[in-house]
Amino acid sequence: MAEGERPLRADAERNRRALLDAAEAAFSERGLDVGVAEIAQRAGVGRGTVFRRFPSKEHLIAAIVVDRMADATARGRALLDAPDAGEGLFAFLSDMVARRQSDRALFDAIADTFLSNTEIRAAQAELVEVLDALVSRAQDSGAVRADVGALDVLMLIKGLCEAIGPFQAIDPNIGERHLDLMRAALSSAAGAQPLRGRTPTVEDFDRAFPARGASQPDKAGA
Amino acid sequence: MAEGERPLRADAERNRRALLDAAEAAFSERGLDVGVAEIAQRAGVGRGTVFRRFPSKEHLIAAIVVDRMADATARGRALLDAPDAGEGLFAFLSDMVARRQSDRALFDAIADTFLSNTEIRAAQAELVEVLDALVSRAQDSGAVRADVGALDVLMLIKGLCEAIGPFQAIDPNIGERHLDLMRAALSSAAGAQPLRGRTPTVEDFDRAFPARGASQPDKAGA
DNA sequence: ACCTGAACACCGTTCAAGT
DNA sequence: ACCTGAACACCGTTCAAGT
Repeated sequence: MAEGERPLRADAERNRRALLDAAEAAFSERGLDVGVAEIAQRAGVGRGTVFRRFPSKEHLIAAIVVDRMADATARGRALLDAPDAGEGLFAFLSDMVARRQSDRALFDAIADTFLSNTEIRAAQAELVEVLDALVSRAQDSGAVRADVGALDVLMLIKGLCEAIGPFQAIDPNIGERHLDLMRAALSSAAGAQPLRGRTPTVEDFDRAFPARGASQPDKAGA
Repeated sequence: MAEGERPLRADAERNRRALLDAAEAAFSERGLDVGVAEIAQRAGVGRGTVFRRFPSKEHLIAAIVVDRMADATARGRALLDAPDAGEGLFAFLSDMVARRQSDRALFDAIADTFLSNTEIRAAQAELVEVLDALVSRAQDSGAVRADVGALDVLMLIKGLCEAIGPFQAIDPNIGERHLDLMRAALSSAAGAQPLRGRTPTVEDFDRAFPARGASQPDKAGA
């Protein structure tokens, strides 16, 4: 939506990149509660510049998270061509868990409150679209039970990532172990006894995480 | 371990209770980031009194969480007598998810960092003990696959609780829906294809969440 | 012993002054 | 346009003075 934006001045663009890089490095090393002062210093800019380039610390985090989600979405899209539809879906899930290991802090950001961020929501919508295609394809091939939806699966991934938590650092195999459990839950064999309730919709999601506004460029298009 | 402590003076004990009650109410209503100033006010004490009764805000939260976990543990212990071992285990899991709905804030506290709290860890150890008995019993009866451990199941519960998140307020059935998925993952039928890796141990857990010390009464016993 | 509120430290955010 | 650091607001925590 925010496509028509005049490019930043050269130094501003350079600062933006430096801040993103510094923030990403700092967050990966020490978690999301590193101060903006340190990030600014690592980026070689003044403290005020952080808030000139990003409306808030949360938006700075969101910008990085959005990048990460776009990566995952691209990976999922590529897997739509996998010869075995079921394996395509599970390769995607496995990939998500692996990504989490490399930067836990960023994944933590997706939990709860950050989902209300407009930009993150847009990125997530694309990811859900691809996930939906992967799931449908796996269901058509008979590998996955018919009564789950893409948002069920997304919730399972989120749960898995949260569940293994710091454990992943102790036992690198814990991820694949719980992926096996997830596989069992999703298998068409397990579909013999159907799930209660109904699969969540994106509308449900919108109600659960009411948007909180982001960097809307003022009012109307310039 | 901290059994031999002389009782507090009457007013101190009264303040302690008032603070716990006020904190519990405030946390339930508005989440864990209500200020200690407000909690003190609701309890009718000065701001400094909070830190006289509890070493930090985190300890105040921990005291409430420990109570909650003890409740859950008691419930689990009662279910060890359930006629059907499998249903006993699943009733316990269902109960945990229901508890979460009533006070989400407290459950969020169990995630990540708070697990390093010594008192919470002790309470959790008891819960794991009971959960282990429930799981073993369900395995002996043939209802649950043999290759999962109590800590696998604990991680699944945690993941489920985190995954459904605020969704639970939108769709009250989402909990049982995902409990059904969990049931499928744990069923002995799913055990046909065994899990990779090994079940986590409490020692693994200790390494993943190094204890960070709590209200140890100074150095030695008085 | 315990209570209290003023004072401190810390961190996200704003803004007037500078280029 | 953009950059900067001093100043502000907020919140957890400490502590000297009071009972």
